Amino acid sequence: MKNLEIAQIFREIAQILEIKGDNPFRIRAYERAAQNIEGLTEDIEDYLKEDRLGEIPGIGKDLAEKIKEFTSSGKIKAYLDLKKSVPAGVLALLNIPSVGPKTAKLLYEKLKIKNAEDLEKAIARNKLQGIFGIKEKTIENILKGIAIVKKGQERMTLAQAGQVADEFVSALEKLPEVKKISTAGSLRREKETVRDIDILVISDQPKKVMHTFVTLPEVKDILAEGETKSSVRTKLDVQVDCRVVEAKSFGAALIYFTGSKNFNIKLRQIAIKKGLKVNEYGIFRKEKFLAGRSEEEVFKVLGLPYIEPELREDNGEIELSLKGKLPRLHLIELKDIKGDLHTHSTWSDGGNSIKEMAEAARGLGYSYIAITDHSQSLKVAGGLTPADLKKKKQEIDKINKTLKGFRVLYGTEVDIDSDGKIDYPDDILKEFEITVAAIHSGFKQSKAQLTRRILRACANKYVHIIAHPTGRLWGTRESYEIDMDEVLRVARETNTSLEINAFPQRLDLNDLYARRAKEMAVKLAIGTDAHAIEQLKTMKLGMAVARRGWLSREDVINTLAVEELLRTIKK
DNA sequence: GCCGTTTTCGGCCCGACTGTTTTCAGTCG
Repeated sequence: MKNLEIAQIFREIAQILEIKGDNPFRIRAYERAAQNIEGLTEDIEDYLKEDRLGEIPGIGKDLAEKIKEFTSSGKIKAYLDLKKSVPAGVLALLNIPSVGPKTAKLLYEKLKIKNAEDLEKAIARNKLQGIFGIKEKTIENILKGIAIVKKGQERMTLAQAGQVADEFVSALEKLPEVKKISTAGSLRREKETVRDIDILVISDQPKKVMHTFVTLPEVKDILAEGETKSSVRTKLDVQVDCRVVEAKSFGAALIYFTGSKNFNIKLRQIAIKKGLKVNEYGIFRKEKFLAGRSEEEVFKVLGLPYIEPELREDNGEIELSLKGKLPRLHLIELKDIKGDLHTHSTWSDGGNSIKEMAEAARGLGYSYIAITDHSQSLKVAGGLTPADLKKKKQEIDKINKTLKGFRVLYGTEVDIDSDGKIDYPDDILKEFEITVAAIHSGFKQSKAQLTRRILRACANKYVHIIAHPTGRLWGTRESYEIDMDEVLRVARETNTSLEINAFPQRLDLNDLYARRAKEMAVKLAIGTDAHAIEQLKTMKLGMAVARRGWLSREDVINTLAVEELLRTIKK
């Protein structure tokens, strides 16, 4: 799959062109192409083979040629030539906050600064003084920016971002001046990682809100403080932006502030075609305010149905909704979930007993929970021997007699060994009501080997769900590579579900694969992999992935009532 | 560089904040 590689090259071309001061629309064309390629659920080489590159928005004749060139020769000549004109380090300067293409170009041309180290040295030697347009304050900002880059400022997980946002929201909503408040940005779109936190406030007294915002105890640095918009950096080095508007603009501002950027651009283009203008204050005909109080209102004037934040990526959703095809897509919601299909108890490496897990699950409104403790080969995680299993089964039977309207399912998370075999014999496997299978070792095998392992597991008639199918652990381990289309094809044939693992560092499958699975008519299971009752709540993160993957209730097996679930999963 | 029920050429989203300017370019989202 070369999608990400090609997207990266196009993005880099855009950056080089930016520094060279090329036509801004040409630059944007490359950026847009890069983004659209990243958002593809299919392998770009399949588009090429079937002569469908033109179907990808933003890919015209020229870029299609470049994609062909890369696919056949592994390089793009125009890109290599372009790269010679600007040293790689100069591109890296763009990562420094407050340094954009113009500044980078200036520094390179005037002072021969080729990377961040050069820049620091030049500042230390007072070389920047006297360059046109650069004075004390700019230098100070650049130094701050360098410090941030050095810290390795990365994107947060969705869960971390949620916590930071909660602190700010709960502090601000206490103010009597704050009439309404909402998070926005990629946090509201529930992206799996988030760069900064965006908060939107309705108030008649923006100055007061701004002042409170920038003086909250969490704040370390004020990056900008204006009448209606401010940015701060927290003590944990997270950037938080806050914007204040009037009530009549709340919907328009929420759309604008939620993004994505490309989604906003597309909306504004649609507005222009209708002789309208959209900005964060509302939707206008000439100077006349038409709407803005709610998002629904603004969409309506544009002739669009409401589009859920998770879909707003300009990834086909606008075109579909213009055709009226999106309304039929009812995104799955947390309340649709009837049970958790991947959990652990003290029988293996979990922190709570089966009874405690069951009661907590019932407290969340579920009607069942599968206790899927590890299998015998995973000794480090307290995998269960056949003798243990008997006792565990007895315990579950006993608990089920005491719980009304709730059921504990006898489950297991089995290991897929390096050949794709499962580590319990069939006569044991057939007893389980829910069998989740996963790869826990041998991640370094080839793509073909790893794919074959998963295919074999799917073919096992006792395996219901493949857990965390790509094995990634955010910040620790990259996904291993598998032939996903092949896995999806076999999963469908064998009636095997793929899991969206909701564990905060996993979120595996990711949103794009989830969407691809839906396209291929493969069923999904959202499981938390909870090792303690608290972790059952991470279902909402799995839900974020599912919604970004365009899933409806029908696509997810644990929206079914227990009898129907057990009927559906049998092979 | 892309794209077209207003166009195959001439458009391409829109505004806040900062710093260094004295009317605005650069950066950001």
